[in-house]
Amino acid sequence: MIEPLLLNLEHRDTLDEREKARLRAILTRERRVATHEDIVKEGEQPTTSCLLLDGFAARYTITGDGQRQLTSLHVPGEFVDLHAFLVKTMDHGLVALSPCRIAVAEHSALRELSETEPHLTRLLWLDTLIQSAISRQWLVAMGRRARAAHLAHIICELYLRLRIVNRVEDNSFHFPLSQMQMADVMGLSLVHMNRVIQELRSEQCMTWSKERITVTDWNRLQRFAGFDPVYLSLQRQPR
Amino acid sequence: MIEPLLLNLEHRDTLDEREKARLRAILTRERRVATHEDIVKEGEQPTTSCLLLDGFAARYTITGDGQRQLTSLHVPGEFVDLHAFLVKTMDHGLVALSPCRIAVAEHSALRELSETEPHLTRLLWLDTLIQSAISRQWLVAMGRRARAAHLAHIICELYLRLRIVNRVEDNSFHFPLSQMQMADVMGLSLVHMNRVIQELRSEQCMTWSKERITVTDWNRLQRFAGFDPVYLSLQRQPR
DNA sequence: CGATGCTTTGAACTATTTCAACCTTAGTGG
DNA sequence: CCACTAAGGTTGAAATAGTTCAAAGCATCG
Repeated sequence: MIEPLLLNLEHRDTLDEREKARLRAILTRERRVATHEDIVKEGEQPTTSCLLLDGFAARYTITGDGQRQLTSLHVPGEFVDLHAFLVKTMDHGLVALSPCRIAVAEHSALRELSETEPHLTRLLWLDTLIQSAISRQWLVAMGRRARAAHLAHIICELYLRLRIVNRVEDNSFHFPLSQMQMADVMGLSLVHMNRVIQELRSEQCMTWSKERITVTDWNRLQRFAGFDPVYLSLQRQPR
Repeated sequence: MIEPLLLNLEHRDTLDEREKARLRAILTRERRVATHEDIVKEGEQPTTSCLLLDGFAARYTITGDGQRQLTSLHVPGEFVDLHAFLVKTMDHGLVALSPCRIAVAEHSALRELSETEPHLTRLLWLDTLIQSAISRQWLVAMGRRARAAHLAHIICELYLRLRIVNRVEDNSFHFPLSQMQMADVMGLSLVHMNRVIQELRSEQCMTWSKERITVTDWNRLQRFAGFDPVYLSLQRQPR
């Protein structure tokens, strides 16, 4: 069941069978969440953490004046609220952007893991560190990149994150976000988001229609985005 | 020497004497870095991590076309590159924004700690998780808040982060950033940054001159910023 | 067919950048 | 002590980027 997590971790380090068994043992319960439903709500103090197995999810915050900002996108194999295990109170919501299948781990089990499995603990810590690195890249893109380059950067990043969990076929992947949701990722109005998409389309290195993004010229897209994948830590090495 | 770190951690959980001793034992070496100098450079693979003891530091990324974005600010008591212990390669630089005093921990010592001190390991992990939460708030502010509210939000946050390490006196703290550096935090031009500062000044809840910020009306500043401190995890509880 | 939820377009308005000065402050050397 | 300099702060005006409002186009579904 937790294959995408194993793919994710094994792109960063080696796991032995015992470790894989321990992960499987704490992720037995499964949950399904429908599109637009919250996986976890802001303000909650969950006693479990959720591993995304299938679908797209996002973190979001609603500001005082009712605007929404998505602060991360999540693909299968990622722990969407692992931090709740230590942080206790959710400072943001987690929403399903497509039908999501989720594996659930009790915090008590994660705590037990942290007491007895230092190597696994470091790898779960690493998972949260990679999510931090992604946030920082989003800050750079939001603050200092041209909007079309920002969009291109997000596509490059998702392409690689999805590829390591085998969700890319023929340079293309399922992408269920509407333009309004994408505007909430980039902090733009819907109208301007639409124009930025058209601008990137005119660069002729990708297509996006009917919930599918196809990268037709990876090198050009990467150059246009100013994308450098080091921050994704895609090197298998002892950690 | 590492008092600010202990203050930081003890605002989130309780440490016993043995744990404090272990932290002191791995943070014996001291380093000083002058203003504008790099603490760590992008692309490096450091074998140590740095705890900030005094001064201000920032993470930054330079984009392909030479623009700079600061992705975090750091105050005493924070581990500025703890993540390098697991992530290995720096995907961004770390610069001193004022004269910095730093305590250095070998990665080998951190690794040993992670093998033998699960509770301390969780607290160091928590430190990196709080830094993530801060990044997410910066994304929200950058994407969906009015610029003056964004600035106010940063000031609220720094006020609390500095207060827990006793760097706030009479509602005021030392703040050495120039307006250009602040523009690199908020992703604005220098000229616009200046106008945003004037706008916030006209709200009459804070002053900023000669490297000193004074919060003259905390409630008003907080309301204006839409600031909610939950994301800083300022509750002492078992983790 | 008609409703519904996205996408696309045009036009007026507002926010932000850019360029080019000028001002202020805190050294620094004569 | 004072003129000189360098760094940072402030201002105005023109150009560009992004928002808002309002409407039209385009698929999908019962």
